[in-house]
Amino acid sequence: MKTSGKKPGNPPTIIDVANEAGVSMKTVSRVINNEVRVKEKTRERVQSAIKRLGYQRNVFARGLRADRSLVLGLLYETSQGDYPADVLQGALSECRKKGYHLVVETLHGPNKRQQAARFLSQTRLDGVLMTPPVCDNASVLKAFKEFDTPYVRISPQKPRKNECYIGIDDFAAAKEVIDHLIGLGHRRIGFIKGLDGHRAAGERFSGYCSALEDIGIQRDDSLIVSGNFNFESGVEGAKTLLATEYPPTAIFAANDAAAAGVLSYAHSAGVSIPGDLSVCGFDGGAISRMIWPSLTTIHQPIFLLGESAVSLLIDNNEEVKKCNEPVILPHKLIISESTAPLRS
Amino acid sequence: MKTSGKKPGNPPTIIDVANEAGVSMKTVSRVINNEVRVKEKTRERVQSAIKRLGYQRNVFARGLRADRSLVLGLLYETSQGDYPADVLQGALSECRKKGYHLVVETLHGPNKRQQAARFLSQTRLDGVLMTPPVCDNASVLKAFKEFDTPYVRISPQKPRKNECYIGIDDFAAAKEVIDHLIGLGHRRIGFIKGLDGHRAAGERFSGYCSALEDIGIQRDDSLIVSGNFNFESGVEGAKTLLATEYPPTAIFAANDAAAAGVLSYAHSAGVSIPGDLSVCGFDGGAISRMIWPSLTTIHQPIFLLGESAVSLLIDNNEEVKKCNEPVILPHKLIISESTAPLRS
DNA sequence: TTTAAAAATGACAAGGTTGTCATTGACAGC
DNA sequence: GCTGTCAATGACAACCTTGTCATTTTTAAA
Repeated sequence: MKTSGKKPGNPPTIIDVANEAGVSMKTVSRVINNEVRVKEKTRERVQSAIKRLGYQRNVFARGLRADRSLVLGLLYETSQGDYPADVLQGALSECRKKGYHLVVETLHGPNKRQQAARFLSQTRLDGVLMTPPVCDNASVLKAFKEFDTPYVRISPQKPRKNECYIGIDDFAAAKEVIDHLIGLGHRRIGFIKGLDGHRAAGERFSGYCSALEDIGIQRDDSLIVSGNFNFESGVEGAKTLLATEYPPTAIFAANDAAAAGVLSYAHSAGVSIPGDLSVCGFDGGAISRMIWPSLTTIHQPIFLLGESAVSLLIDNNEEVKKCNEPVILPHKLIISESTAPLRS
Repeated sequence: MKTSGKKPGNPPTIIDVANEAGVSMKTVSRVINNEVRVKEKTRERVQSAIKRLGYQRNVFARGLRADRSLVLGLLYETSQGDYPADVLQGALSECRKKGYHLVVETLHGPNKRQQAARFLSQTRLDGVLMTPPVCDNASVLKAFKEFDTPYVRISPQKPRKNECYIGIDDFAAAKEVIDHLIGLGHRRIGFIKGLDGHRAAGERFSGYCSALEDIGIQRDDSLIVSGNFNFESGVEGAKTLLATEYPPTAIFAANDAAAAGVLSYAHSAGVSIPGDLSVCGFDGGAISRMIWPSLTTIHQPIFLLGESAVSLLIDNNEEVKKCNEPVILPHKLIISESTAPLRS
């Protein structure tokens, strides 16, 4: 009358393993979960039984009892270009190393709060990564608080107290770009902004302004146009900037996609790159190498951001909730073919 | 002495709902699962109780009892470019509509069989989507059989009997590309191949050959170079093709990334596009619009492939296992700026 | 040796849901 | 009014694991 479950069709349970190893199921559980108080000999006996039977823990039962899923989530907004996809790769890599799995979900349209709540309640994740702009949506964050689900925000708009986030130093990176252009002799440098309200976009702009100020150049608003991180805004921006009375000799776009738009417009307008115009981007993704000429840009370690965010969630699960220091990862200026010394 | 669980801190259970609505928990279960035999009035009463309490079904308990997770998986190999990312978007979109969630996992390095088995056993998915080349890995597929997990392969190498797959008509699409070039007067058309052993790549090549044959042009092996779907292979391919004694007047690359490589090489070699050389790609993703000149290409409905694959898994779960007809989605020739009539 | 403390192990229940089977109620046909 | 049928609902167990607490074994100290 033992509940054995050892009917051949069904996968073996912890009870089968216990019988096989001659211990109680609780001891098997201890072995599975790497708990301490188990005699080495017993542990070996159980482990060999596990191997013999091909036992695999049932995630549902475990989740039900222990309320931990060993699954993380990645949450982002639809149509945000390559960025989330690259974060995903990094996150997956780290999840594999740590034995976790990853549920991906996108938010979309109105009612984000409700979507987030549904996501959390239906998946019971151990933690979630978010990219902008979702990670800046207060009502989404509120849903996380309600479900008490830890999260790490990647490059968020504003730090929130007692919350960990991860990113790069956008200000310094943008400054490096402009310093590079200044070093090439450029003085009239145009800027195509990123999304309004996007922290990183704002810092890149500040870096641009600051670098120019440092060499005593007044900010010239006719050299600054708005944008939204996409290709089309780069095309429009270039069109506007190149039509001014004293057009810039270099353009810095807030990301690679917009910079690609600048190149495209320049090509079609007969403006030679980098002969007539130097162009810089930001991100250093695949696109920056696939356009011609290849783009001088800042390489962001997006993959690494994903990896590190996962690592934070798993390893510092408790601390994540109350850590105040952001994790800042290194970036790198990639000098390529789209920038050249100013023609005299 | 009722087990109520209605301590304020804990989320409400099916029992709380049952008490609130004055029915048994089984009836609540029936309502949740949209079963038939429930009086309309009762159903409403239960639903309002659910809403009042903010009840959300516990996925672990459900999974444990019913052995269904309402979660699908997407499995692919690392570093396969944009393709899997686009499939992901489509899959996510459909999952949201159907109330499912999606676990993403990549396979990587040796031991794919074991990685797949671990994935399946640790997640108990209701179904999985796969893209090439994972979906052509026999030992991975064997793991799926073992776990009896339904799957849909997207554009796989070979059809397998009693298995559903989904894709586009690569042969016809490639033929359309070549017909377009022929219509522009081109006769010497180069081809840069995709990955060896990739069904779609092979069919694109066959389409190329067939279209030329149709107008009586002998296949010329000096116009055909190997490739592997990436940017670099496009650069190399173009270099080789343009260095021949009678270089082609048009080049068809097996995907957009390779075509981008062709453009890049051509630009740097001073070959004007499309003046001196027409170039076509295949995929129609974001990159085809971001390079200059924008690429004449075949638009593959990759997003739709993801959506449809999910829909197949959810709606035809039983039939997926024994359906023999592939699902073929429509493609579209996008004529853009990288092709022009042959200069006389 | 005896005793106390610590380590190792086990018995049992609980976690929330759904499947099985039983029960109740309503209604048609005679 | 009685019986048979079918629709609606409910009682209870089972799914598999882990937490709690009790019990047994081992080790160290007296």
